[in-house]
Amino acid sequence: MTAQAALIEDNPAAGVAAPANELGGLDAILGFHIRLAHGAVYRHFAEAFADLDLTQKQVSALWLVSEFPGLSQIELGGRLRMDRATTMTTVNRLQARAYLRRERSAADGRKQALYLTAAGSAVLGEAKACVADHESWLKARFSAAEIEKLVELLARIHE
Amino acid sequence: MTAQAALIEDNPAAGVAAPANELGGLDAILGFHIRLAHGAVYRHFAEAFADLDLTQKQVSALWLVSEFPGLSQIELGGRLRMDRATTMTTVNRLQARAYLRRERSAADGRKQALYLTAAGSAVLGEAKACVADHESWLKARFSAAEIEKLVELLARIHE
DNA sequence: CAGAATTGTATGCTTCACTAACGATTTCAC
DNA sequence: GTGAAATCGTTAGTGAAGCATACAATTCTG
Repeated sequence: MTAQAALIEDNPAAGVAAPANELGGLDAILGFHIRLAHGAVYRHFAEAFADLDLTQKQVSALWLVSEFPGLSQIELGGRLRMDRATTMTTVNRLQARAYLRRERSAADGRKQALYLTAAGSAVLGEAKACVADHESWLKARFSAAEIEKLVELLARIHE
Repeated sequence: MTAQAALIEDNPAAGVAAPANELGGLDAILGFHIRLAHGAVYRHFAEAFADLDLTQKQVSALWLVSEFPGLSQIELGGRLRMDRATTMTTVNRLQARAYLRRERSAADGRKQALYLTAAGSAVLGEAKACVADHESWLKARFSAAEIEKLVELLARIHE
């Protein structure tokens, strides 16, 4: 074993001059930063919603159905970028907890129109307060202009 | 059912003036945009790596071990923001495919020093070419200055 | 040296995302 | 109109991720 290898093994970040940081060349990969940022946000969200026991996806679904009552599953999935199968399991879970109800669409018999229940409305109200806290935590590190810019850049990716 | 409700059911995006876009108030949530952007990147990555059958996490792990040979699992997990259990399963998978090998650290008997195998080096070489393509797809929508800014902003979230 | 901390390991649970198939319904083409 | 194609919901199965918990081995601390 070389002296450098021993150094690396003891403290991998030390003794290596070329990669300036502990991530090496990975630090230059934009996709990697998106991945890490998402993970950090995901974890904080999960923590913030431990009491309500809701995931990002579930809150998004409730929120969207609240703003667009009668939304079909396929529409919901499309806007949240989920396929039909994933949308199903999300709606199933929310329906099982009586936050959401399905209703066969009168206009199109293939579709299920989605509506919030009273319990769903109530929990969404609490959830929005938690989202506001979560967003405050997230946005605390940025100026208003930076937030606007960040949202605009991110939107270019997922649009 | 009101006339507006019928309209909504037929075409949920139409007939609703208040929310300017199809996401309603969700569009103002930064965390939501991070989530969608990550999803889009994740999907494109999976598609780009279908042949190599590698995930983001696996490529990141190979990459990091390549730059820091002898890295311990705990160090690998720490830099990739994974807990020990998750790191285990990732390393297990890569070891099962003979891309990675474990070696008990001489300096610290608790640690497993990680090294790439020849096969691991070879596949990482191919992977890096795919990553370059994937990054090109991702970065095509931004200027160089925007990319730099975006990375900096994202780093503030996960640091 | 004894107890505390660290690291790896094993097990189990949950969520997420996707594919493939099938039935019901609607829409399109002729 | 009628038959074919497309759309939507549903179910089942697969795999990756992430987390908590518990336990063993090793190292560190006092």
